[in-house]
Amino acid sequence: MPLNKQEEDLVRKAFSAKRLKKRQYFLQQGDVCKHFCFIVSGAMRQYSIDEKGIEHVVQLGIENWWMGDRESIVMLTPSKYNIDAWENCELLTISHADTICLLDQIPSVRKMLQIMEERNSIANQKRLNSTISLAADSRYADFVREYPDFLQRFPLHIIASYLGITKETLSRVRRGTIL
Amino acid sequence: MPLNKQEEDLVRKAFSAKRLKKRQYFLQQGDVCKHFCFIVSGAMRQYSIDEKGIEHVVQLGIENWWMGDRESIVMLTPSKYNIDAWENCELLTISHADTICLLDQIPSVRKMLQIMEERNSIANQKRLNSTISLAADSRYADFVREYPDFLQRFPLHIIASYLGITKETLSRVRRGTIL
DNA sequence: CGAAAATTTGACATGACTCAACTGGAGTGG
DNA sequence: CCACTCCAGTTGAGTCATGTCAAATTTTCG
Repeated sequence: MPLNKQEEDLVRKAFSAKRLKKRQYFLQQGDVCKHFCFIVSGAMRQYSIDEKGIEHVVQLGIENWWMGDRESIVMLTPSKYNIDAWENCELLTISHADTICLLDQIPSVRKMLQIMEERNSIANQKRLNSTISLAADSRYADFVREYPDFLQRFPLHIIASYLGITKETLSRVRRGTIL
Repeated sequence: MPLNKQEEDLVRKAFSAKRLKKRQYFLQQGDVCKHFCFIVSGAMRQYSIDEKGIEHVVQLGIENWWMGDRESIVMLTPSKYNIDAWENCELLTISHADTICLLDQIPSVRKMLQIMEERNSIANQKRLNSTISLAADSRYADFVREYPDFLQRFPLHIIASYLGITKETLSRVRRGTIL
């Protein structure tokens, strides 16, 4: 990422460092999301809570991932999601306005964000396809192949929720074919 | 979209017009996707086919939507999907290279694509959340609210597939609460 | 050690799928 | 205009995958 002095300066000014302790919120349901964050270290989750109080994990992230609620930040609407730290986290946060600023002014940032977008969009498509096409066991197999790291960092009930199944079903799937 | 003469020229050169008759492929599973397309008129679907020969619709599009396999076009890998015309279509196609060219050279194109990206990413997130959190009936309700147009353009068995349920289940859901 | 969190297990309920049959258009061709 | 076929949609009966609930177990960590 070749940045000259002046560009580097702009980038530094746009980001703020932030720390979260385990279980602390980055975003709470009902609030408008003001910042995106880049995870320097730690692990986070984004989830909705339904009428029955059940959490549904829409996104997991660890080092080098970005987190934030696109819909809320762009539309300026209250978020339907919570984002919190699953491990203690070091974050770099940036507002939407500053993001646009950087995008407009620094070509290499633009390239980078574009690539991120692409990856994100590809990953979403895969997950969607897997969710509508496959049974629980194959979805878990896919997950293990795509994100082996996550297995080490998140407990199984969170992974189950990410896969759209219950922790009991995941437990049975892991044991071997359901009996 | 304010474009000067020269920019307009670049844009025109980048796109090619293309017509597809109903059922004709825009992309076939196994081929590398070379172009994205903008739907001027008509309706298209993108779907995978599993081992049992069942089609799983990952994307539907009508006028003013874009279609293409991001993963294949960016990674240059054979696509896992088919994209075909559900109605006769008029398309504008553009290669990845030309897209990047336009992005780099014309700020207003960049803005536009960026907004498209945002919308797409938001829509994906919603669909994903709906798919992992909700039962068939609520998912259908969501769909009707978000995409009433699609109901007019695609038969129910395609919508069922998009929702990740069978046509029989959709039929029962539409009838009223499952009996 | 003791409490809280994570995981597993079993019995049972149920939503969704499968399969096969049937209905009702919308063409198409004789 | 009718017979014929193709496609979309509906229905019913039986089955299966996954969810629910409650309890037992294991692990983690202060």
